[in-house]
Amino acid sequence: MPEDVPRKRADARRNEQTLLDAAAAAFVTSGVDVPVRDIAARAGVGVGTIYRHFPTRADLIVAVYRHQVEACAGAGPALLAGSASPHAALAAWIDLFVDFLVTKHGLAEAMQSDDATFESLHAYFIDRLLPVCTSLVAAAVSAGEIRADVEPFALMYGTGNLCIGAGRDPRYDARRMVALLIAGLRRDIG
Amino acid sequence: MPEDVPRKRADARRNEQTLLDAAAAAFVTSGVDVPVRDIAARAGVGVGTIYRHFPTRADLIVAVYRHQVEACAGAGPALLAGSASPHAALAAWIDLFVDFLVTKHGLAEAMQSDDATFESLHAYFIDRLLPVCTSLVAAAVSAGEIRADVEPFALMYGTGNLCIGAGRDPRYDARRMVALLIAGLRRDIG
DNA sequence: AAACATACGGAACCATGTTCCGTTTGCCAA
DNA sequence: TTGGCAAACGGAACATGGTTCCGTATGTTT
Repeated sequence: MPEDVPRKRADARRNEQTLLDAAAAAFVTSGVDVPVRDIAARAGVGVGTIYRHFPTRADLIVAVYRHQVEACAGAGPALLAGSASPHAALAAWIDLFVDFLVTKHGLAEAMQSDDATFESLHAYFIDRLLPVCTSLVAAAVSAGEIRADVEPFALMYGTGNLCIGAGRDPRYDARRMVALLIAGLRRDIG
Repeated sequence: MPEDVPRKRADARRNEQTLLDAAAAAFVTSGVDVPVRDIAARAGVGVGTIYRHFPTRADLIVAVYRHQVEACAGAGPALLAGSASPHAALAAWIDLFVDFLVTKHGLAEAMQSDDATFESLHAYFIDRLLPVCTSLVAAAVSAGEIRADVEPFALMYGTGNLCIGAGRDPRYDARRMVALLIAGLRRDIG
């Protein structure tokens, strides 16, 4: 199975890790839309090296956050199994997703950008998280807790949207708004 | 009262109108983030002329949509007077706001952008519409229809956010999501 | 250690917003 | 009517940031 993997050069492997670290640090201090040149400078490499390892900015972002996205995806079934109700599990899972988004400055914005560069970022999140969200929603619908006419995709998209600008104005609390949206899903509402 | 208004030159007045028309047309076909050069070309003027009349892009956007924003602001009291309940008036007004945003491609995005250029755009919308929203919310709260712990600002901000990307994916219906958010405001909900 | 492919650095290129200034033009006064 | 001047214009030039490209350097393999 581990076929003819040509095995990358040592310096290439080293640089990839260096870049991931530099990017992660840069994202924390300047948001995910930090200039590519800044990341290169921080890593001590040329910009060409970044593009060789990560053809698009989205690839770099995905690589940096992959672990956390996987963790979020993995938490879905666990929450469903351990929660009092499917609706509670859904709420808890969305909470996880929101926490992730609001702590990565600019990530929600990038994910919803219509810039073609970020399409694969959006695609990755949807690929990985939409199935989880779908199963949670399905469970809550089966339990009769929420209305049946909600696209899980729309729920995720809307949640992502609500996280945009979180922390920019103290009057806006993204978590709160998402909670209201989830509340609006309940079946007993007009 | 109409004091020492120095009265602009005829060509300047003409160009301002030409620019407004050209910008409006360009916004329709290419969204509000159409390149400045495109607008200039369409109007048959140089880019310098745009900047002289509208120092920032936000000024141009505001000028183009001023009428509609004023109309939306004006509709608030009218709806409150003519609706069955304050909650219905609030819902109808938000609907108006949403309709406005989703039909102006890129406007919702621009309004929530953290780009300093758009700060005055954001400020104008808030200045003009937040008071209206606040009075509608206050009326609904007084009537006991919605929970009292909602910042009108957050409601507007969240609504604007939910309009981002409207029409980009058929699975996402911004109007629907906003309706869910409004539903979530109702007082009888956990 | 020679040869080759891989990977690197960063200059160069493109797109876009913004500024600046030499030129043109409307307006008013003589 | 015309001379002069401030207002307004056009678009080249500049700043910024993403992306490409290629000559050079460096692992790796024989």
